[in-house]
Amino acid sequence: MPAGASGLSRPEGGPAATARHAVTAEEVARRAGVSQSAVSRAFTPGASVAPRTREKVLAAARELGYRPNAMARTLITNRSRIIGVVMAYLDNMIYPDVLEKLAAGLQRRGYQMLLFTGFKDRHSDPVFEQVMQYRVDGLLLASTTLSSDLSDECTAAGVPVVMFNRMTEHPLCSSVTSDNRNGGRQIAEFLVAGGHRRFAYIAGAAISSTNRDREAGFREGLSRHGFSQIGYAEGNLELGDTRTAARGLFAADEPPDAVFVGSDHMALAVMEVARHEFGLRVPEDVSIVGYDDVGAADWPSFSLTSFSLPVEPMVDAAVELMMEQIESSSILSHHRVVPGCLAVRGSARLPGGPVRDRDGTLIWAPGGME
Amino acid sequence: MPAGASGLSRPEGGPAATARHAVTAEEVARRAGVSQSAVSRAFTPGASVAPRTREKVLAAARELGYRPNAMARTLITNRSRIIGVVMAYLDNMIYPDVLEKLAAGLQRRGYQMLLFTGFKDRHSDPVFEQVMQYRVDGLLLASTTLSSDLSDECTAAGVPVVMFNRMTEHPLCSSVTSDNRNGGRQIAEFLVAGGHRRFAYIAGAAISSTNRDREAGFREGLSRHGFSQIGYAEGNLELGDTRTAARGLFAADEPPDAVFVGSDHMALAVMEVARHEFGLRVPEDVSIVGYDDVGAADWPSFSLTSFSLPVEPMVDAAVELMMEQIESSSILSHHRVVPGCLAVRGSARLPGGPVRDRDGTLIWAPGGME
DNA sequence: GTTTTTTTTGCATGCGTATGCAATTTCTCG
DNA sequence: CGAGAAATTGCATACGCATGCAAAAAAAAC
Repeated sequence: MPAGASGLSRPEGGPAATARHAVTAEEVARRAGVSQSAVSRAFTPGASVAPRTREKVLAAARELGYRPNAMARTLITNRSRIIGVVMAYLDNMIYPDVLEKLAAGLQRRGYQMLLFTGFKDRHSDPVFEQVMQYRVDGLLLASTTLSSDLSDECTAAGVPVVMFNRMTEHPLCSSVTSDNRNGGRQIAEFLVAGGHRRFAYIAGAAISSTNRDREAGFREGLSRHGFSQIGYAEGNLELGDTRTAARGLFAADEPPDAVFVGSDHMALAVMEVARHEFGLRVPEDVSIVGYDDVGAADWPSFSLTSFSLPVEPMVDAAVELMMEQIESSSILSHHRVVPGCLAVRGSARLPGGPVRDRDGTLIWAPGGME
Repeated sequence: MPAGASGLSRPEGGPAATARHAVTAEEVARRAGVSQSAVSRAFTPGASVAPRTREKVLAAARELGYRPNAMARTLITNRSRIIGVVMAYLDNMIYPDVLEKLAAGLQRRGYQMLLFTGFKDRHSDPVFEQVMQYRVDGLLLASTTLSSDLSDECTAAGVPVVMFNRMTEHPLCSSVTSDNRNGGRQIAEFLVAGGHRRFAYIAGAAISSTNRDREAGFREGLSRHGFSQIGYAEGNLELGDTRTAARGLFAADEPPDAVFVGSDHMALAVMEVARHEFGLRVPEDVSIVGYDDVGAADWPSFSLTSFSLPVEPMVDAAVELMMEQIESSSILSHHRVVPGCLAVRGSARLPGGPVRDRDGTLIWAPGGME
């Protein structure tokens, strides 16, 4: 067998001289026999140009391969049409989904996305400096928060901030979340109705509002039925930590018979530990419920009962909130809470209650819950 | 129970007047009692400024909250320090990973990332127009190809193009791939050595070079042992299509006892179908091997044997290739092929051969293969 | 202290576009 | 056909910064 070309770099063909001289509006103007202003106007929707002139300009532009320089435009209009998106990590499978939908949503409105990610461990402040230099029209934060000072700086600079899936106390940040509290509560009701007695909660990022609300809702729902003592561990949105957390709970004297895990990303890991390390049957021995309803939750191997994060409406809301503020050039601070519903599958024992079918997904809708 | 605030938007606090007047170098200069040039130089590493002056400037800048305007700088330097990244979809779990590592790599070198994604169905050409208007210094394409015309346009504009995980015939695009052909070949050898007789291949995007090479390598490896007739179906990188493909194969008169699926993303779906729809045991009834070695492949539920896509070195190579071209302002067209190795787990029957442990992962390294 | 060398500074200009304004053209209508 | 209204066009300027060049200041050499 030939050794193969593995690891080798095989250059083919020499470098091409690169003119690098981008075509300017000036040149197009000369070619079309008009002024530079005319060229500008031909590319500005709604500007005052005679149709015939516009045609001439567009033709010349096409011939020369002209493309307006967005940077130069930004300098004048003071609008970059770029949104800075900060997403510290993408492990949780909802984030790629969010990213795709977000990109599509922004694109549709003529905005681009400057993405900052891949700094899970490092701090996000240096990143912030970079974002701001590019004069983004808005800042969208997911899976991160901004220190209060930085939020102030944004406000001072007139850059609206929208937090996704997180809330903040800062008076001038907007946010979009799912109804975490209600979700936690519904899960509690569901599990209680399913006849469980020993509950546990595995937290995500303990400091995040999202985690706090889910936990609070869960505890609230449980205590309404007299369950106030529950197992607790922290997974930190990290698979390693999550497994450790799960092991701790399952190895206890009185292991839980129902575990609510703060996000599917972790819940799947918990299920793996339960089954393959402790030989537990799900849901016969232990019920596991997650939050987010990621794609894999629906796979037969997992069939994870999970509270659906309404990604699409959340993204829409976030984009709307952003546009609203950009267009009105004023910082608004609205908090949008999008309702979700419990996708009932096989990882938790079913209560007798009202499980309905909606678009092929079972959801649970007890009276007065919704 | 209260109806809850679901779906409601609750404004808090009025809008804040937004000055929106960003601080300019001019203002900093006045405050520091120097010229605007001095300010510029204070922020340019290696520029000619007295330390004392620089201090004064930085102090004034800090007081005023000055941040250099990257757009204005771009206009002069003709360098945006932005790389356009086009990633049509993020379903395949390696892409979020790539994105994170890429962002980190670019960030480290002072580059930002303008991301275009979420247009799986739509064509990527309109997106292209947008990217180019922002005068990106380079273009990185993953999970997409560029039409030949567009490649030409990039070259004409002096914008280097690096394809990630895809190759192209175009003479002036660089590319970074794993050694797909060798990977396919190794998998064939591995499965043959494991005693399988009836092989099948499930393709990803049939037109992509990556898929072609994996398939070619697989067929090549098999035919070397006299197996030239194999099952074939197309998953199109789509879970729905993949399931259909798998059903077709497993329902055949002579179902395969070894399936190589073009990517883990699809392989996991195939495994689900095998187990839960056909009641097949993996690997007793059928062996399944994937490519990419995504995170989930290692979960006990799947324990998917898979050829590891060397994401980190690939990203490094891509970034290097990009930087090299940007810094030399010349389009190079290098093709970098990064070697990988087979991560041996439980989804395929083991051959007697030389399975070694490396960093906790079993790999298979028959003589002369590497 | 003077001359030479080196470092630092400010001036002026230009990057590519958008836009207010005035000049010009075209259109409308009597 | 002419006056007025409306539409179109070009001119000039500004956006915020980097940079070549010459002037000024500081340092070094004598």
